[in-house]
Amino acid sequence: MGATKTEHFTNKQNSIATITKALGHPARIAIIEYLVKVDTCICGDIVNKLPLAQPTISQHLKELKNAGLIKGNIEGNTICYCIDWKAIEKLQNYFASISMKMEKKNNCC
Amino acid sequence: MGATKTEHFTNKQNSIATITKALGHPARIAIIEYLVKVDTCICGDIVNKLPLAQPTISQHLKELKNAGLIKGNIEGNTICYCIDWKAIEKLQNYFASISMKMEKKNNCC
DNA sequence: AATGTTTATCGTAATATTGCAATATTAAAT
DNA sequence: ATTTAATATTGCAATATTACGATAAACATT
Repeated sequence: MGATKTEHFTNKQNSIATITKALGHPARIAIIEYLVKVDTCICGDIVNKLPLAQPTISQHLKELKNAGLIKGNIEGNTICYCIDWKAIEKLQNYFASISMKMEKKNNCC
Repeated sequence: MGATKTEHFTNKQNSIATITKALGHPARIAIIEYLVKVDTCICGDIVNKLPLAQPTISQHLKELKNAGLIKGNIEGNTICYCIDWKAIEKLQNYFASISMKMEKKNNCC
């Protein structure tokens, strides 16, 4: 096997899993943190900041983009990446709603 | 390769990535949602609720446990799993701090 | 003690991910 | 038109993940 059985789960479950999966790698967390840190949307010096080869970074950026976590703007020669806050908000709302649901319940462990 | 280069990233980055990675599968999201939903900590009927074989569920539970997202209590024959809220809180705080940092910045995309 | 129930582990096949060298693509600068 | 710079894509090797049948382990029930 090896393939996730997405068809057995709800769209929302798959959608949250897609976002968290994209964040499930330290390099991609580091990219997100870098994009948060820099004031303007700087593009390819992510490659200089991270200890990974350029094709590897490019691939991680692609995955973040596919998951909707970042947006990319072509600016002449370079590409300006920045965080897409809708995805972050979606996650925040999701975890907040989970936490709220739990406050009314007993915790047995 | 295929092996993540964790040694190049900070402990915090690796720690967040470990949690998000564990959440990066719809079955594990479904397990978390089920544990949130049931009032008391019901154990192995997770297997009955999800469309996956028992060994597969057991494996997913192990991963959630390793990532610190759930706790398991042995109760005689059965095992009582429930959410470990420390991990969820950690994520919430992380995303909240990221969001706050961004409010002071320009968004160029 | 023998049987059933619940959960974990082992082994393994199918597939996905990670990482990078080599190369391609695109646009700017000369 | 060439060259340079920035980014993407391709191809591939190493490793990890996903899923499940078979089996084991632990306990409860009879």
